[in-house]
Amino acid sequence: MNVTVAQKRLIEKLGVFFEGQGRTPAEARIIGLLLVGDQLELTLEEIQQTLSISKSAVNNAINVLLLTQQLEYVTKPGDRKKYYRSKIEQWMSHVEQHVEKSLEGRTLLREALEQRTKSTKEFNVALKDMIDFMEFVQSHHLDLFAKWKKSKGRS
Amino acid sequence: MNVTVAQKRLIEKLGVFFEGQGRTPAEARIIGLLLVGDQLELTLEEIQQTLSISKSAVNNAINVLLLTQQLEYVTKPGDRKKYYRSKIEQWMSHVEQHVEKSLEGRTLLREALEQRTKSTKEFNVALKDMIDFMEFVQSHHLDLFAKWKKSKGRS
DNA sequence: TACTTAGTTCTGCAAATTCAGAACCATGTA
DNA sequence: TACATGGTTCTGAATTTGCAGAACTAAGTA
Repeated sequence: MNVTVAQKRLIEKLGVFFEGQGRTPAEARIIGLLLVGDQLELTLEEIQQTLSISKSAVNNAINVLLLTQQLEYVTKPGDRKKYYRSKIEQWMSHVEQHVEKSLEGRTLLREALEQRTKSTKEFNVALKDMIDFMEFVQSHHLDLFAKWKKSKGRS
Repeated sequence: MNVTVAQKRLIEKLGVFFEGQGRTPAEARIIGLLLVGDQLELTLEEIQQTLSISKSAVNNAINVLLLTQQLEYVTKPGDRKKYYRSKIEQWMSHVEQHVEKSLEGRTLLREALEQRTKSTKEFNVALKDMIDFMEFVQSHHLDLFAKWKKSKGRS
């Protein structure tokens, strides 16, 4: 498997970004490689050699990414190797999930609001506002998602 | 500064959540304390004693949270102490930022798409779809934010 | 049977993170 | 001046994370 210098650079940039999203360096670079590389399907060994990561690290990362539905693999008849590829069609729902996750603390905040002393009125109102806002955004997200699917279906 | 057992429990739960959002344990618990506790304004010493965290850890955490606009402090005449409080009014824009951040990879993905071999048509279309979706969500976010501010202004 | 190959699991290390404790600074007070 | 207080900075220790390397398993092959 060959990647150009430019591709390597971009893989690293994507790597840093995905690390920021909570993935390990190895996971992040594997995602990057499968997004950038010319070949869509790569074996464990190819990934290992292209990225210079140990076999075990690649294996662990791959299995995490399989569990989280970011990768899938295909097989070929009479070939024991697995060919891993980015499950890119699923990424839309991933974006959704990720956005939703950034709003999931809502429930805890509501708990906090309920448990709070009632004597700090101004603060409690501000807190409630924040919770309402998160709810508002979340509810409109469902709409957005639906709208998108519709507009995609039409085009 | 006194907190009930129930409050302590909730602070820990919020702590775990905020850790998941990328904050350190100390930062996370300070945020929690200032959201849950009956007193809105606490000194470094009070925070330190209530949470059983060292002075230096509290100090570092506070300063990070001040920089990131999640805390502010007020002072009182003839009193050198700083009274820290949750800057809760700013949290709405924080939520916004957080959601936006989860979509900021869009630019990198576009770069990837442009740099990709053109021969993997299906994949490239799927990638473009994803980027378009992220753009779609992002653009509607501005609307959402505006709408919210308007509806809040009216009520 | 022994050998090969693809993938998995285990062990331990190296780096990074986070914090405690102590030393320290800055400002006010006796 | 010495002392007290609020806050800061530094150093090292304890955890945690992430991974390399080696041992291992499973399944096919000579």
